[in-house]
Amino acid sequence: MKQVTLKQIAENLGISITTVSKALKNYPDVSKKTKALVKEEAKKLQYKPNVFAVNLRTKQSKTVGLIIPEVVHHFFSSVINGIIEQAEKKGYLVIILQSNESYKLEKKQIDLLISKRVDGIMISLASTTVDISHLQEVQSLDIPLVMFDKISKLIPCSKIVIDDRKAAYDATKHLIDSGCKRIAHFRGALLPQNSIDRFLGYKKALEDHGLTYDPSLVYICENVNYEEGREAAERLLKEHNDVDGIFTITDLVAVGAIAVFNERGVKVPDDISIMGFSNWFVSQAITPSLSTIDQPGYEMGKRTFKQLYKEMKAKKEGAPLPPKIKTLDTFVIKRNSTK
Amino acid sequence: MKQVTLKQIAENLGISITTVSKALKNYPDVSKKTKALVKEEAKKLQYKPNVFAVNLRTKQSKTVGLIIPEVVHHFFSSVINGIIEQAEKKGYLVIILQSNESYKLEKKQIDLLISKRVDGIMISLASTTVDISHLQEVQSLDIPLVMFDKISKLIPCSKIVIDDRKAAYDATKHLIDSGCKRIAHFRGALLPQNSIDRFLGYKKALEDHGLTYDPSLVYICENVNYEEGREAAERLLKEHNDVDGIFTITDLVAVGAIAVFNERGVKVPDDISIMGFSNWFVSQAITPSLSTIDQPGYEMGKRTFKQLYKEMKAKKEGAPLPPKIKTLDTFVIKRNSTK
DNA sequence: ACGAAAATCGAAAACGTTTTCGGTTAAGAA
DNA sequence: TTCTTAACCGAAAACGTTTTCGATTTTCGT
Repeated sequence: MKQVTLKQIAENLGISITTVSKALKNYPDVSKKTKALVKEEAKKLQYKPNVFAVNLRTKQSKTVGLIIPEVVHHFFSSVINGIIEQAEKKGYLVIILQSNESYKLEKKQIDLLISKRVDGIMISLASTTVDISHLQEVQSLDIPLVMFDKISKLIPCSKIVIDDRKAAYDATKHLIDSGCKRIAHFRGALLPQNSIDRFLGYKKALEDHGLTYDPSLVYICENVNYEEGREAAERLLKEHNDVDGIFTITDLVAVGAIAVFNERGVKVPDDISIMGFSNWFVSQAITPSLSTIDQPGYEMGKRTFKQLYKEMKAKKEGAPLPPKIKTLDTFVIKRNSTK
Repeated sequence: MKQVTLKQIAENLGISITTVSKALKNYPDVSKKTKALVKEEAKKLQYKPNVFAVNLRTKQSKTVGLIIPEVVHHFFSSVINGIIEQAEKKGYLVIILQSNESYKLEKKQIDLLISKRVDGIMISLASTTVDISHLQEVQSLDIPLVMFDKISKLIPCSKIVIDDRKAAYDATKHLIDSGCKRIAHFRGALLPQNSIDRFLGYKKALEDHGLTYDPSLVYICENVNYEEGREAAERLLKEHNDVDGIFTITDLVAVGAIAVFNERGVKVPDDISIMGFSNWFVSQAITPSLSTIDQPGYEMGKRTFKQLYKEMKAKKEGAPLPPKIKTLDTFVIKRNSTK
C-alpha cells in the first residue's frame, strides 16, 4: 500500500540498498544475475524512484522553466511544442509560466522558478520589461538562461531570434510589389525591441523603394490587441483615406482592422491591402484570409531548448559555454488580403 | 558563492540548526530575540530553503498537475488562469501538460505527474480517451483528482462541468427562435460525452419545437477543427441547400463553415444562421461575428482548484472527502451570425 | 593448489530539512 | 535556599537516494 523504496526491494531480496540502486542504474559492478533479479522485483512492486530524494542527492531537478507573455497565442504555442518535444527527449519537464506582458509578474515567475530550483530557464520577455535585475539574478545564481523572440540586449546570454527588421522589410516590400503606393504601419509600443525593429524595417523598405516615409501614417497599438487594431483602422479611415496598404505589427491587430473594413464596406485587398505578422492560426480562417509573415515558432522552441540543454550540460561538466546568438529565417505568406 | 543552508546560518550565529529552522517557522519555543537574530541573518544571506529537502522531508511538493487537451484555446486558457490564480493564493505551483487530444499522451502525462509526485491532479479528458486505467491508477495511489469539462462518468471523483445538453438545447432554441426551420448540426466524434450531450440537446430542442429531427443533417467532425468545419459546410451546400441554420459543436468548426460561406457568396445570417459553442476569442473577430454559447472557463478553473485544494487538505488530515459534482451555468451570446 | 586479478558486493556518508523529545536554564514560589 | 514550573534550546532520527571506497568472493593461469 505504501511507497516502495530501494530498501523494500533490498530486504525482499536479502541484498543491500547499494546493490539495488546500482543494479537499477546498470552499474558495471553488479552481476547480470542480480541485475535481473532486482529489476524483476522492482517491476513487480512497481518501484518508482522518489524524485524528492533523487533531486536532493543529485542537486538537480531535471526540470526547466519557460516564461512567455501569453500561452493563448499560436506563435508561442508552437514554441512551447518545440521546446517540450526536445525536453522530453532528454527527460526534462517544462514548467510553463505566463508573464501576461507584466514586468512585475515576470519577476515573480522568475523567483518561483528559482525557488523550485529548475536546472535552466527559457524566457521571452514581457513587453513592459525594462528593469532586468531579475534576469541578472538568474545569471548570478549561475542558472543557465536562454532568451528567445523578445530579448534584451543587455543580458549576456544565448538568444534565439528572428530578424524582425528584415521580416518587416519583406512584409512592406510585399505590399509595395503588389502595387501599394501609400502604406501605413500599425506598430506596437515604443519600447520593445521587436516593435522598434519592425518599424525600422517598414521605414527602410519605403525609403529603398522611392516611397516617402510619413510619420502620420504610423499608429501605435500599445497593447497590440484586437481592439486596438479596430481603433487604429477607424482612425485611419477618418484621417487618411488615401492609404492603400497597411503593415501591422502582428496578426491580431490586422484581424481587428479587417473586421472594421468588412463592416464599413471597405474592400480588402482591392481598396486596401493588409499584411500581418506571425502567421497566427486565425489569419487563415478569416475572410479575406490574411497575408502575413511566418515566424518559425516550432523551430525556435526546438533550438531554444537545445541551446539550454547544451549549457546545462556544460555547466555540470564545469566548462561553461560562451553565449551564442542564432537568427532564424522568416518568410512571406501570401494570402487574400494582399494583391 | 554556494548555497546558503540552515547549517550556515546556525554556524554564523553559534546556535543549532534546529533552532534556526524553528525560528524561521515561528515555533513558539524559540525566544523573540533569537527569532529576530535568525531572520536577520537569513535575510542577509538571502537564505532560500532547499525545496528538494523540504519535499523529501514533508513528503509533499506543493505542486499540482493540470492536463488539458490544448493550451491554445480560449476556453482552456481561461480555465488555466482561474486555476493558477487560486493555486498561487495557496502557494501551489501548477504544472500544465497537454494531451493533444491523444489518449496515449494523456496517459504519459499522468505518469509524468505521478513520477514528479504532485500533490493533486486536475484533468479535462482527451476526446479519444476511453480506457481509464491511468485515472484509476491515480486514485489507487490516493492522489486527489478533480475532473472538469470533459469528464468520465466512470471515475468516482469530484467534477466541475457545464450542462452540455442544456447549453446545446439553448443554442438550438436560439436558432429556432430566430426563425430557422431546418437546422443542421456539425457534431464531434461519437464517443466523448460532451459531443453526445450536445447532440442530444440539439435533438431535444428540435423535437420540443415541432421540427423533425433528420439524421442526414448531422455531420460528424472527428477532430473538431477548422478544416473539418470547412468540409462539412461544403458537403452541406451540396447535399442540403434548404438548410437555414447550423449548430456547431464548437466555434472553430463554425469559423471554418463561415469561411466557406463567405467564399461561396452564401449570406450569413440571411441565407443561413450559425451558432457556435465556447465563445472562443476569434468568434467576435470574424465577419460576421459568431453567436455562441459562453462557457465560464475562469469560474470553472477557480472552482476546480478550490475543490482539489479541499481534497488535498482533507487527505492530509486523514479525513477524505466524498466526490462532489458541480454544474456551472452557460448562456447564449447573440452576435451577427444569427438573426 | 596457490596467488593475482577480476568481479561483485555493501557500509557509510552525504544531500538539507523537519520534528520529536529530552535536557538545560531561568524564573518564581515555598 | 530549594523545589517546581515554564521557557528555551539542541541532539538525533528520519525522509530515500547516490556514490565512494574498501572488503569480499570468484575466476583463472600457473
